[in-house]
Amino acid sequence: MTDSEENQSQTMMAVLGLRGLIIDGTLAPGARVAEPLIVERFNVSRTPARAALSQLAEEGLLTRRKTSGYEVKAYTEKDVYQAIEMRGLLEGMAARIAAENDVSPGLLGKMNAVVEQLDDVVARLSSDSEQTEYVHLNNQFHKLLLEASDSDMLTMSLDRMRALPFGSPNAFVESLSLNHVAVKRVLIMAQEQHRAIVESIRYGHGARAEALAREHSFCAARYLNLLRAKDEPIPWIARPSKRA
Amino acid sequence: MTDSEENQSQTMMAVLGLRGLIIDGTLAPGARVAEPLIVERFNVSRTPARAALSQLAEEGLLTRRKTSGYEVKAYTEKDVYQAIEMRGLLEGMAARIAAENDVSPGLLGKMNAVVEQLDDVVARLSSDSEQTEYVHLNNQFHKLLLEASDSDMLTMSLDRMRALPFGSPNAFVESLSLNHVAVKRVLIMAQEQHRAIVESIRYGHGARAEALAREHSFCAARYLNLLRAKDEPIPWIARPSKRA
DNA sequence: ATGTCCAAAATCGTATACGTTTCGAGCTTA
DNA sequence: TAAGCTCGAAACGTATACGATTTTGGACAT
Repeated sequence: MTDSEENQSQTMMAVLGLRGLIIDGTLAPGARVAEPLIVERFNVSRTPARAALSQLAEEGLLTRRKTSGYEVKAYTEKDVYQAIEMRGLLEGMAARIAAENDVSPGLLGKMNAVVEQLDDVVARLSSDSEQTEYVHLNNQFHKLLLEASDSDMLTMSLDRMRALPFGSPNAFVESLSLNHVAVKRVLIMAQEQHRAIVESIRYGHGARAEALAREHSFCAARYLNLLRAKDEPIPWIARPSKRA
Repeated sequence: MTDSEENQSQTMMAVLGLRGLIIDGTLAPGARVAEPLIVERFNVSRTPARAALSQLAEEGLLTRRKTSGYEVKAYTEKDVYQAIEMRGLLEGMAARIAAENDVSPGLLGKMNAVVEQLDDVVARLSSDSEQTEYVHLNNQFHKLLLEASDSDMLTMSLDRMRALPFGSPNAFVESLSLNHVAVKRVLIMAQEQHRAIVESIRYGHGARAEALAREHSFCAARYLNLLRAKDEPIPWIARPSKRA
């Protein structure tokens, strides 16, 4: 949605390629990732390889090892749920600020338009193309919500959340069949929340907008639960969350 | 508090040096920062200079320019207030999680110890050394709160906030004379909140802990207001926040 | 079998060279 | 005067070399 086709620089190729390897599970959580690996896998020199490693470390896909080098970061389900909750906190704040500010009629109109288009898609829900359209519109909604808050700080933070493989509002819907009954229920609820959020913002009901947006984030958790029920392992989630 | 003396690598020297130049205002918001500047200022080669620029961009002190290069990021007061609010959201979540979990008696003991030491410092409050001790203990408190939440995701997010010059719990106290009456009032309130937060966590009162920690973050905003009243300009805050 | 130690191999931090892109001062032109 | 144009200088992306550090695998002792 945001990024069309990225720069064709060596660094970008390395970043995109490496990110792919991590997300599709070729590189398992905990696996060490060294510069030479990038160099030979993507035929780039060490300088862009190093840049790519550094960037993916910021994004949270890698962690710097104590002594030197990087490894694929292991996220637990607990991390995923907490990330979803954190996104809810931030989007809730965005919704409240939007409600408290005067959102331009133009922007409100755009939000309404997206909500109406989503109504359509959710009402149909069958083909695969519908799936990608849902994802796109949903992204659009969250982007507009952020825009309505007119907050650079929230934009920064939410952009960082979205960089994580489970940080996007669409994180787990993409892997589900939207025809399944249980999925449909969540989709319909999510859509009602979308509508209510816009309404709250329009009428300046900050507290309600905040509560709605905060709760809305847990849709992602529900999708994840449905995915878990299907026993489809997600490559970048490490099972056992030991500790305390 | 966390980092003793950083690695003596060229990259670190460049990062530390450049960060200093930005925070003390030598490089004003909006100023362009190019690699050669780092190279000559700190006598490092282009590779660490580039790494330093990249790192400070993640931290939020620089932004990448559209075409190429970096510039010092301009933050407005609005950004600062919203960052404080966001920190409150996250620390509130940390406090609630801590209250809901069973925090080990050892950790609770440490928190109590810090609170008692803070009692002492706040009761005295005169010399300069007291000032640095307050800052240190306050940091300690927030570090322990995060530890009590046992949340990697919150740790990640709050670490990023703290990297901003206004993201630390101590952000503006450091520049105020702790003897001023108005400052003292806030200090005393902050300290009562510290105590109440620990108490709420101990008794498992999640909602109260969350509300307290969230409100507690606004102490930073009060310090900032007091600083503004003194008309002491803060180098890295850009005055006019235009828009909408 | 298990743990320790060491040297070879791998990897990393840094400097630097080369070709390409971006920037900006001065010039032209309307 | 203001807008556009040109071209040299500055900055950038990338490749690569060199010494320093870290990792690894196996010899040796326990």
